[in-house]
Formats: sequence, structure tokens, C-alpha cells
Amino acid sequence: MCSNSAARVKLSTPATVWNTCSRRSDMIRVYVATGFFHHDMILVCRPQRTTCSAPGSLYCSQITEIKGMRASQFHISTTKETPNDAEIVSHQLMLRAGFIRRLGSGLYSWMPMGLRVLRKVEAIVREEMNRAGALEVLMPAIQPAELWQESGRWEKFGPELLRLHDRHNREYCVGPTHEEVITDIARREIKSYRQLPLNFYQIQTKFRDEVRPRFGVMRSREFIMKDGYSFNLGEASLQESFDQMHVAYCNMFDRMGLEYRAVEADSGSIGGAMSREFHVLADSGEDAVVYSTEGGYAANMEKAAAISQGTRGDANEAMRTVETPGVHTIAELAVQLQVDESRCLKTLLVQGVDTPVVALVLRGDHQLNEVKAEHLPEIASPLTMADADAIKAAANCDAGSIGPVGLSIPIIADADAAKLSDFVCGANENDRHLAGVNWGRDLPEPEVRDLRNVVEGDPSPVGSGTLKIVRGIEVGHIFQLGDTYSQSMGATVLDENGKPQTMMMGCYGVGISRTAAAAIEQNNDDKGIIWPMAIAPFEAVICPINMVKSDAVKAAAEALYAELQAAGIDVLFDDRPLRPGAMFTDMELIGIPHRFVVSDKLLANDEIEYRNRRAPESEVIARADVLARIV
RNA sequence: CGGGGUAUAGCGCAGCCUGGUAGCGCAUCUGCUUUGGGAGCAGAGGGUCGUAGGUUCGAAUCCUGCUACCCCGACCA
Repeated sequence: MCSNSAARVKLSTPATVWNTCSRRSDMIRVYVATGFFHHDMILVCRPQRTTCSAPGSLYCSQITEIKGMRASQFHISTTKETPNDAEIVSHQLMLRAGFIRRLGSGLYSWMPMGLRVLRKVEAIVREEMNRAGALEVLMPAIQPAELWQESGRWEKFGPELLRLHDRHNREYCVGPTHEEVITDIARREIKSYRQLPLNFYQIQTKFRDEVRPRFGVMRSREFIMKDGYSFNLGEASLQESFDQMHVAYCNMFDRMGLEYRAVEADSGSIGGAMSREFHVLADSGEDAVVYSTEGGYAANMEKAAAISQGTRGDANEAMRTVETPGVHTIAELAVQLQVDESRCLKTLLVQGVDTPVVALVLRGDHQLNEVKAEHLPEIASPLTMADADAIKAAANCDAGSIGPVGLSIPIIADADAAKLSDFVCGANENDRHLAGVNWGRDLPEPEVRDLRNVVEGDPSPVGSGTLKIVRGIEVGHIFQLGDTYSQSMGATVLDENGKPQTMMMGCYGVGISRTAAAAIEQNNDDKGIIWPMAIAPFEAVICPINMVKSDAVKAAAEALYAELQAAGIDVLFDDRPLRPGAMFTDMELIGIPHRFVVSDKLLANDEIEYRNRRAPESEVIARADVLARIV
């Protein structure tokens, strides 16, 4: 955090030097409050030149920027009222606390207070990446179209890719991700297996032209991402890099004090490859995270395997047609026929590969998992529901009355749907359903697959425990790309036999700006944000009571400020001439973890009031115990 | 892309229906008082009412086009 350099520092007035301390060999440390620099720092100076109490010029051999800031020299802009377009609490609080300002749809400026948080998140991510042996690079945000045409993504990516032309009418895009660029670098730079494995990463602004940006920086169009890419020879090496990143990611989110889960994720079109998403748990999260009460299993909803229990019951009823006028949904059906939704089947028609439509059959109380369905070879990708005409052609009825009986199209049933006996389903005739239906008797045994979303209480796929479902915010994603890009772009190295081998790649992302927002979603109360220490804009704040009138309070607050700074605490000294209530409210909204109050009343007993942002009450402590409260 | 909504001072809103000198709260500035939970009083500044056109003696208000933004859905991850 320290920047060291030699510089000549102008001290505009003697008053700006308000304290000197700690003579250390031939150096003197001088605290300067203002002047040439915008904020406080320690100047380490040659003693013969440190005429600190007089205005003038001071030669400093070394300038060590120290943490801390005076509120009067910072920019604090809080509001009482919530902007009406902010929906979720992190967005509201970030605006109210003056962390971010909106420029346009999905575009945000980071104000000084917010940028402090962003930089701290970034620093932790950078440190953990470095510690894991990754090497930082910085690639252009603008990328030539040729690279994307080479990988095939220029056509595939769609409107989310912001494309533009330069003055020569050459095509470019604003990078939503950097696989192409990094692969291009790798194929030029990496020639020998001896150079592997290598892991490059960058922390950089990305742009994705989201259809509907929302929730402030949680889902913005321009955002800051850490994206890393490993290059490996062989799958074992890739797995090793992947595992290292898994550890690094756990370290990052642990250090940030976030409650998160690493979950198995669907890896999309790259079949079988390993993929882990890191979710910060919060009720407002856009994703469903599934985890097992025992055995450590965790997956996202798309991926979580549904385990079917029990066996099919005997067929006791005869199949019969029932009149169900006006019934279009499972819920209406269950009410009208007085049966449980779990005794009903719902049949969905989707576009197939070999046939125009395929029927997917689920239990009435279960939801189709579109990702699982999409992966089935019989089903067209992307998953497309059949339109009204196609339904009419295949089932001779409207969408609310389809059933598997008598259909001459492929039928795929979810495992739980296949275990029903004496069930209710659509009759392929409007306003009619069938009851007492049984597989194998009234219609052929179906193809059985896992088609559904898991539900709370399902048995865990790992054998012990049951599944729970919570909401999560995806802040990180690591996955094994394999040779997808290195193959299409020809990134090879020579192996020990002198033969070219296509490199294996891994891809590792962290949403930096989203992580900051996610931390707020997880840590707030009715007063504002409660920052985890590691990413708080300031670690502590000093609130002097009525400092304008009391020299004693001013002196004590200044001394405390110096002491905390000297201890390396990132402290905010709220020296604004505010009434206590306004000051407290601001600091609680901003969410600074530790608060120290200095007042005449307390000073009389050599005491300080301390309050942890999470604590229900403040407490009075001895002046000497201040540091112990923070570290 | 479909549906709904909004656009008036930095922020939050009223005024529009029923056309007639643009208002309130917060914030800002000045002064005095106040100082342990978003202070009080007095005063001040700040808006070509999103934009272009139309109707009218007269438009924030009625009509039309456009633009921007928000919400729901679809899409994406």
C-alpha cells in the first residue's frame, strides 16, 4: 500500500504540519495534513532540511503515503432519500452513501468512497492471484474482429458483443472477455512445453451490452472483472491449475469476509469439463444454489442432479376420461379433480433434432430444468418450446391439455414422473384429462432422464443428507476450457519429443465490481452498509463531538488520528463541523466497521466511546485500549 | 424484441383531469442561535416543465411524432 519516492514538497503554511514524531536514525517522520498533497501522508525527511514548523520547501528522500483521510478533505455525499430506480438494497445503499453515480443505462462512475472499496477488493484478488503463481498482464479493451472471426465467436456471440468501426472502417469489438486475445498472445509467446504451465490474468474493464442492465453495478454493462487464463500441457496439468485457482478463490472470498459457496456448475457446450461457480449467499441473488446438508455437495440449480426415490406403485385404477372445462394449468387441474399436483403429469413439447417436437413429461409439482433438457441429444439447442401450431399438429389440442398417452412423437419422462402410477394427465383433447393412467399398460414405458429442477428436501446425490436451496450472487467462475480456443486458434507448443501439442486452457473470472455489491447485499441493516473489515472504504472513523467549541476534543481527536494512522489503520477523521447525529448517521450509512467517539465528557475520565458497526450498543473504553479494539 | 410506466430545480415529488404569472420537502448559499442521534429561525440562489411539431389569444397541462429512463416478460450469463 505504500508508494515510495523522492520529491520536493511544498509546505504552504506552518499550520499544515501538525505533528512530528519518531526520529529514526537519520530520518524524521513528519505528518503533513495538507498542502501539496491532497491528503495526509508521512514524509520521511532528512533531518537537516526539516524546518517543519516554517513554511517553505522540504526535501524528502522518501514519501510514504499513509492510510487515513480527513473527512473535510474528502468527498462525502450522502442522501436521506432513496433514488426511485434502485431496486435492491446494495444499489440503494451505494447511491445513498455516495459510492457510485449513474451515467447511463448500465454505466456507473465510482466516486472516491466507492473506489476505495473497489480497490480493496481488487488488491485482495491481485494478491491471491499472485500468490497462486499467476502473472498479471493488461490487454486492450478494444479487440480486432479478426481474432473473433478466427475463434468463431464473431457470429456466435450475438448482440451482447458491442461492435464498432474505426476511421478505416475496420471492425472491432469492446471486449466482453479475453479468450481470443490471450490465446493469440500464448500462441506467439509460448513455444515449448518447458514454459508451461503459465497462468496470465488481468483486472480490467469489460463491456457486455446486456439487454436489460439492472441492480446498479450488480449487472451493469460496463464492469470490472479479473479474468485469468491458464495454459497447460495435458489434462492433469490443467486440473492442477484449476485446483490452485479453486484454493486462490476460496482465499479471496474468505479474506473479504463473505459467506459464499463454491458450487458445481454447468459448463455449457464444453461437455464434461470441470466448472465451479462461486456464489455469495444473499436472498436477492439471481441464482439458485443447491447444497447438501451432509457430504459437502453443492451445485447450481442448472447442474444439481435430481435423485429419484422409491419405486412405482401398482396400477389399481382403470384409465378414464374426465371433463375438465377451462383447466389450463396443473394448479387448476389439481383443484378441480381434488388430487395432489404430484399425482398429475405435465407434458411440455419442445423442438427436437430428428423430429419436429419431443414431449417432455414431468410430475405436476416439478419444474423443467432447461439446461438438462437442452443437453439431451434428441432436443434442439437452444431449447425452444413448441409454438401453438406445432402443438396442435402433434397433440391436436392446446398447450394446457397435452398428455403422453397416444402421442406419436418421442416421449422423455423425468425419473419421478416415470414412477407415478394411477396418475392424471392431459387427454390431448381440449377440456379433457385422463385419470388412472399407468405407464406400460395405457402407454409405452418412456425414456427416463433427469429433467427437473431439484427441490428442497430432495436426497443428496452424494448419498447422505438432503438438499437445501438458497439464493446466490455469482461473483466468480472457474472452468476448464480444454482446447476449445487453442485448437481453433492454433496455440501449440512442442512437447519433449519435439511434436506440436495443443495447449489446454483454463479460464478464471471474478466480478470485481459485482463482488463489492454482493458484499453489501450480505452485510447491511436498516441504517446502511456494514462493511467487512477487509474491504471497508475506511476501517475506522473518529467522531469528535462538538470539536468546533472544544480545543481539548480537537487535540484528543488529532492525537487519536495520528495514533491510528501510525498503527497502519485506514482511518477516517470526521472533522466536519457537523452535529453528532448527522455524523453518526453518515458513518453508519457508509458502513465503517469501527467508530471512536471523542467528547469532553469522556476525556475527563481519559475514555473513548467505541462502537462496532455490528454491535447493538456502544461501550466506553479506556483511552489506552483503543488499538486493541481494532487489531 | 413484446407489454406497462415515467420524464417538472442536484435528489424525492405535487401541479396536468377542468389550459391563464412553476410549487413543496430535502440538499445548496448567507446570517444568527444550537451541538451526543439526520437542529431552529430569517433570508437567498437554482427549472426555456425530455425533445420536435400541432391545436389555442394563451400549453407543464390537450393532440401527434421522436428520444431517454424504469418495471415485467422473453433473451443472455
